[in-house]
Amino acid sequence: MEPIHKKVGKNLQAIRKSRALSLDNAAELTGVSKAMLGQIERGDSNPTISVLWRIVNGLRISFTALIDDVEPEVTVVSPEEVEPFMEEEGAYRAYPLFPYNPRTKFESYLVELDPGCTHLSEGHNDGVEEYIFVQKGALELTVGEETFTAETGCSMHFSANRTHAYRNTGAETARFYTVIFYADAAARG
Amino acid sequence: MEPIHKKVGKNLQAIRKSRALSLDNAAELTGVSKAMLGQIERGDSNPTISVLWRIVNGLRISFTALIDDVEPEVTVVSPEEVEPFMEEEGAYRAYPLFPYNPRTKFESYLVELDPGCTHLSEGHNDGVEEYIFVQKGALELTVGEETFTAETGCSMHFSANRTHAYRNTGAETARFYTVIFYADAAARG
DNA sequence: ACATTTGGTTTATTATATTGTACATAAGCG
DNA sequence: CGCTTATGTACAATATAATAAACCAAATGT
Repeated sequence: MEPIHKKVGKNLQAIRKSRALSLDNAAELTGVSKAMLGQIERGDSNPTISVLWRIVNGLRISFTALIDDVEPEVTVVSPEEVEPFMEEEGAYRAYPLFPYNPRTKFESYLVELDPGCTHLSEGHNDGVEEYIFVQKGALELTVGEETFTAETGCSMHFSANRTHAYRNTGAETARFYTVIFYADAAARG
Repeated sequence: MEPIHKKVGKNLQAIRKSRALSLDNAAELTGVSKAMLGQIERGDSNPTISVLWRIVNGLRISFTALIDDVEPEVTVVSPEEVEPFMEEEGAYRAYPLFPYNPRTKFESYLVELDPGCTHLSEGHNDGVEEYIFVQKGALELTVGEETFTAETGCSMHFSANRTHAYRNTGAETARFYTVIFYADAAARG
């Protein structure tokens, strides 16, 4: 397990070289001395948050680009592989499609809600956002004191830190995809 | 515009207090001295990446929890609001649902592909991942030299840094949601 | 009421982050 | 090939990060 400051150094050097920038160029772009950038890349020094901030802003990268690892692949999930979680006596069925991924920080489900069914969700922690893509049916979303409607083809996005409820207001089973984003591990609980 | 080390300090203090932790407790959890945590929270000192690492690991939070801002709301997007991008002479139609969000780092579309249509996508930059939720139809995905099939109800996830193509192998229009995650701004281009 | 603990801040010390400058080597050009 | 420029590293000086210990006020326990 590599110390974080060495990983940062490697990532920084990889990014700089992928852009064919010299240390001089990078120093100009970032306002961090050439000598310091060299030390960081060699893992010889442990930069402060302010220096890193100047680097990410100067190079226009994200902070995570400096601290993350990598990994690829194609994954296919077919319906038969997935067992739903059921609530509301089976009238609410959530099929997990992709589990939480620390890299992207979200997980996804296909949800089915029978006619007239309401599913209540206690507010998640702060930093949780939900995206809803209504595939079929008529849905009513209540967040706090407010109510929103969405039908086939509609999409919704909201911060999920308050109690919210989904309700099927139509005559047929409603079906929607939900992508849940967690800003951090604490948000996920 | 607040210096990053002061923002980090405020975020750290907010998180610590939300968990009813004293500086002593936090020092134990993180292995960073109580005095240093206090300095960081007051914005009196500029922590190095290694100290931040110990903090995020000790408190089990993400780096972004320390550097990000906040914001809420519910957004509903209905089909009439969305104009599709068209390619392949109209046989490929991409309806943008939610634009790229710097916070979650992804954007989402509803894509329609007419029967027999193939849509080629040049590889995105490294750090781009795609999630596909097939709403309807028979889809064939080719990534590099490999081919994968997915039909109604299937989902797919892959790293999108190589040339990839979608093809509708069925008799009806295929329809799928796609969530595109970008690890950083450079990945997005 | 008094003693002890808790929680955050201050102080003094040591280690190291950060810079400007010098240096050695490689690359580019005529 | 020789000369100039570019590039990354080393060095020395200065500022500051990070700690252990001490301090002080408030909270808690007996």
